[in-house]
Amino acid sequence: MRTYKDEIAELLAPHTGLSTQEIVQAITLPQHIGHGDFAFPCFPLAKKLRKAPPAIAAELAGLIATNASIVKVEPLNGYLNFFIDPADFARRTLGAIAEQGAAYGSTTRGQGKTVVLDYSSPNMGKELAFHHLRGTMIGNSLGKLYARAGYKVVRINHLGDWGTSYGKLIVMFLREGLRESDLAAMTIERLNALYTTFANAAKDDPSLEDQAREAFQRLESGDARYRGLWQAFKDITLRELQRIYAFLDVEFDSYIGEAYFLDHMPKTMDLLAGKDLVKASQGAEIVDLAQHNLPPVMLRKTDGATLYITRDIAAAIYRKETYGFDKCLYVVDNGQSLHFQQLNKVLELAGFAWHKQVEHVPFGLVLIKSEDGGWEKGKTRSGQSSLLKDVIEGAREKILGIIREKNPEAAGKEGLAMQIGVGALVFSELKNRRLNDIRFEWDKALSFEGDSGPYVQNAHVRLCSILRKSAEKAGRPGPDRPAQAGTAGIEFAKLPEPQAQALIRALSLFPDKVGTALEANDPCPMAQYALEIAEGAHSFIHNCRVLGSAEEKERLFLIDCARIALGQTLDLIGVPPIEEM
RNA sequence: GCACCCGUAGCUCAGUGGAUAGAGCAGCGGUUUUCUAAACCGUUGGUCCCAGGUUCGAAUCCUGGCGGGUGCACCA
Repeated sequence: MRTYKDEIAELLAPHTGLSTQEIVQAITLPQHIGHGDFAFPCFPLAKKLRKAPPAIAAELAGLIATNASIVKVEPLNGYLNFFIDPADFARRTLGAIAEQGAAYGSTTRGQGKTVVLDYSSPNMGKELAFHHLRGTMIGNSLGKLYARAGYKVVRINHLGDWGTSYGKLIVMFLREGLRESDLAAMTIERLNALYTTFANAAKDDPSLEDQAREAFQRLESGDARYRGLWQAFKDITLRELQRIYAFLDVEFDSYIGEAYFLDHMPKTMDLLAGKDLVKASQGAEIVDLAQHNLPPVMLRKTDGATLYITRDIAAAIYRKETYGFDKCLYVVDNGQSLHFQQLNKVLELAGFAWHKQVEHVPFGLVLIKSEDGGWEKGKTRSGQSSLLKDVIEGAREKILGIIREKNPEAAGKEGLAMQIGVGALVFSELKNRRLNDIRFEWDKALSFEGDSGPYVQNAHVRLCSILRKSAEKAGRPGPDRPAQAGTAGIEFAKLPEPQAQALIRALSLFPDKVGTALEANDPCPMAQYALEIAEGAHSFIHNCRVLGSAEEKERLFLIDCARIALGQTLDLIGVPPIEEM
């Protein structure tokens, strides 16, 4: 589709000696309303033309012929500012939204390409902690953003389901006198508790650690009974995970965990040995990366067992073979950046040119208060963290109280409270750049004032409410959806108010924002954009009465387009676009 | 010692090569007989950590410091 930038570039190209592509790249948005709709900075031309930028801008302004869309060209401070006819801008922006509907902002940049996303990936037998929310929701949002750009998306939950920990679980399970017949009544809470019990018991009886290692060895060697217990523990974990993911509306295409790659270990080790990468060191087998200024990678322990990174190497190869990905992104906290540097280097040294497609998408740590009052990385292992389900429940409780107070008539308060609570938590995770560290405090996590999930949801609710009232007033069933009927009969010149214009401008940015978020592999720009639309919508609704006004038809059309764009934005970041609150 | 990340208003943060650096919270002052006030409008508040460099132009890129967080072989 031809954009205003394209049109401006065509007007400028003959006079600047630049290609239309270069000009489109250079065009920016003026910082101040009133300066125009688009700006072309003349500074880079100064050297070539040997003239001062303001003089170039003034000269170009005289050479550009305006037309029905581009109605004014004005030089200012070395910029050439372009003014678009407001009615034309509205027709084009709202027309695109009405036409594309839920697909607004879709592109074909990823057509025929596949992206594999690895995110959430908790450990089996443990409950999800609050800090798991961040990676889970960043990955969820990136999946939706890539899908909108035309990519085929494969969402993988790389469950941590292998390692000595599961030896501990089995040891404790049997030590507590539990048997297979007790598995049906087993819950994630009880599994989680077994870890804690183990840690405490091991302090008094160090031999337990050996027992755990031995149990894990039996597990690895395929002991039928132990494998049965392991599988049961995994099933219990998956049931609980899916219960929480359902609250968050998060889904995965694959729950293949680490254990799956056990069978791949011999051939992976052979492959690396074949490349002459494997070296014996202190009884273990390693890849020496000293030449690359990285610490060595341990592939196999003294006892012969493989490690996390060995299985990750196998998993990367498996993913390339299975999905033929063009990108493979690991949404994992920044604490593991060294691990991913090592993984990437080993893949490179093993001769896989596609190692460049493998990328760590790190996010900042969620820090919790330590006993001495400082801040430290939250650890599920030591049990020092708040459970995600408890935080969600806390948010839901709090919101429920607010709904009872503000909207006692609302139907389905319980469900709404959940959607608002989840929206608030998710929004606060995504509204900041992903690499920032976050300090978890109950009060702050449950504080939803200002630029928050409820603020953006409330804007969506108000838009929906007007469309609902419009239908009621006319005696039509259901909420009105005027955008579905197309632009016929809409007089776009009837939206001249600054609030309407500001909202339309905000709506026009949607496709660019999706691109920005994708380039950064960060949902943050999309969350910030939700605030922009919400602010525009709140302001328009506050200042321009819709129902009963002389411009009712046009204003309803704008309201519906704003509803579509905001609803899509919320969906892309994983905040429920609710219609009532 | 090495590596990754962060440093912008009193606090929490946007802005990541363009014009006079923006929000929310906190503070101060307003707005509702009318479509959800979980809203809107005004106002106070800045050495963009420091020093060099690149550039027509730097909060943004590079180098070096300072401060903070995290990680660095038998866990995942």
